[in-house]
Amino acid sequence: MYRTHHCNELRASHIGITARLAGWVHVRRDHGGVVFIDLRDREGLTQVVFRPEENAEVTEIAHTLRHEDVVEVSGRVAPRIAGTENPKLATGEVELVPSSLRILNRADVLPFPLDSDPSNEDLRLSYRYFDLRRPHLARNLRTRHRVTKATRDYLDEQGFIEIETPILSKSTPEGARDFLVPSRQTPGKFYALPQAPQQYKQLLMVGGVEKYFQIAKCFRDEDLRADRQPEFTQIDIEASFVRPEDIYALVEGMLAAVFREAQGIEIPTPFPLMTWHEAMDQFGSDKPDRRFGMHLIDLADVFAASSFKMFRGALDTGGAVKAINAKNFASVTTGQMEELTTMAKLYGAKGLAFIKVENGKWQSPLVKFFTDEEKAALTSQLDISEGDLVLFAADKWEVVCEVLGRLRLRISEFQKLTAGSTALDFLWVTDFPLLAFDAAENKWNAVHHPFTRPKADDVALIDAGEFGKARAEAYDVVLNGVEIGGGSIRIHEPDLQAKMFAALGVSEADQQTMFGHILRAFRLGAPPHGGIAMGLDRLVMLICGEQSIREVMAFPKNNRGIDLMSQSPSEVDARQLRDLGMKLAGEKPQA
RNA sequence: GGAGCCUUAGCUCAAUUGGUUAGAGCGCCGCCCUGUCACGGCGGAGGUUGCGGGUUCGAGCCCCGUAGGCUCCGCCA
Repeated sequence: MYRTHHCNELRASHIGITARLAGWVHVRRDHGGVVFIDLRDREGLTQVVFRPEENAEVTEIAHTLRHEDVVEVSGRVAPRIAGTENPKLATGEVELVPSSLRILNRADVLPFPLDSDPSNEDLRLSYRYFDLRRPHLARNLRTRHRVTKATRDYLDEQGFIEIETPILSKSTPEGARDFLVPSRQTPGKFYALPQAPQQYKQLLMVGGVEKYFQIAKCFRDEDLRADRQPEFTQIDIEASFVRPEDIYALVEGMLAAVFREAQGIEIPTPFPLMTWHEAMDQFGSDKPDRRFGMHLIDLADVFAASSFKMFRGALDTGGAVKAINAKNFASVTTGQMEELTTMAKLYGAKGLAFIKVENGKWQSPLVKFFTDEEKAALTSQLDISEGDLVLFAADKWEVVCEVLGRLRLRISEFQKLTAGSTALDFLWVTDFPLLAFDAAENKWNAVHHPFTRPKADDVALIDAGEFGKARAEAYDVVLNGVEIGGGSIRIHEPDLQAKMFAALGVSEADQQTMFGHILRAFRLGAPPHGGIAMGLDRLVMLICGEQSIREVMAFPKNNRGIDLMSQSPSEVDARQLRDLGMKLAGEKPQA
């Protein structure tokens, strides 16, 4: 037995007993005679004191201890000398006076100190196993465990069963780029790693499972971000005979359980609902951050008869004129204003019109175009007062919303509007568009995925070829401006599914090759079903207050998909390639 | 594919307008130190300033290229 207690266990009540502890040498304070070490394990710290007069031999060895050596000590639990108790430590009333010291392993000089946050993330990632010792990361991993545990317990109580689905699965053309795995036994063919267990979970519904979930690893071969890794984890849920409100209630209950277990806080349910159109119209985002105002205000009424061509032109061609009021941001710097203008153009605006209110005056190149009535209407609708910065956009509705939505978020960063906020603002965004036209590919793509059910009222629009107007029976759950989950009610009828594939430009033959199994399944009594997938990494990231999902994953990859610790991906030897019937294409010829 | 920021000792950072031998704290090594808890004292080692080129009498600093890291856009059904 290495230990009888952990390092956050001994208290005054243990004084007099013999205890054995094991752990890492956190700090050593060597006074030449007496030697103190703070012994650390995952639970905490306990001070160990070596006294030459008590045990000269053991103290002699203690002089050689260094940071992060792994030791086992056994001895008497003693009260600290009066006046030397440490109120900062839970174990600060006592100390261990060892009669034996066993060095289990010595540590080399450390690559970086554990007691501060090194900013050098690639160094941390290279020594991830070492970085994980820091209480910060250890706490995140434990929180993640609490979240998955609470999820499993809750879904189990609700009658859901966890089912594993294949990792070696089939490539599909829709969606993200697949990671491919060459097949040795069928040369020239490939498995794909799942982007999500989407088809399997629907087939489980056809299989009569009715209530399925999985803490599922998913893989997408796309470029990375702070909140995107090539492999990540979803809480994947599917149920039969459900409507959206059944999914809402289930997820609200699940998140309530998660926040109760992981954070000890009660979140208000049910979450408010907002349609996609409302979200775009008021916040310029399909995942609105409602922790601050700065709403997009529609000014069509104000400028309906305006003499200002930019605004009138947009309105006359069926577009929109909107503005946001960045309260107290007339102090915007030139650099910030340039950045906002660049952003506005990047997202499709022709320019960025503004009003700065300083010293009681509207500083703006626009004012001369406005009538007194228009100024009065602006003042009241936008609640304009001294020190404000008002930004306008006039264009197609989609462009206006997108531009102002992006500016709104950037300004909130400039003004630190959500800094230090502990608000938890949940909402459902519903009624997403079913299809979106991709100009680059010159085709319609599914906004959610090709199995998403159109709203019953909108099936006729698909029949009429008005793809852009059809809405989906789809929903996202949003927390503080971050999409933490999304799902939909699915198509369960083969003819409707075929109609969707046709709209997506998938030929009859391709439908059979790529989706034949699911179309056949739908002909054998598929129940109505739907579900949702929650991004576990993002959820835990928000709960832990982190800016990156790397901080809540044990072994993340860097932003080029490289594991700096193990140096994967790596080359393989020729034999492995030969087994797979593969050859590297080699260097590209010079252009 | 594109944009921005960054790279100086093991770590965190400094180095005036381009100017002497590139410094500090922590860590490391040695010696001293019997009640500390960021223990303390004295001494020491440790640098191809990411790499390559250029400008200059002289480059950590300016210019070009390149590698790596981070963030963002595109992409992510």
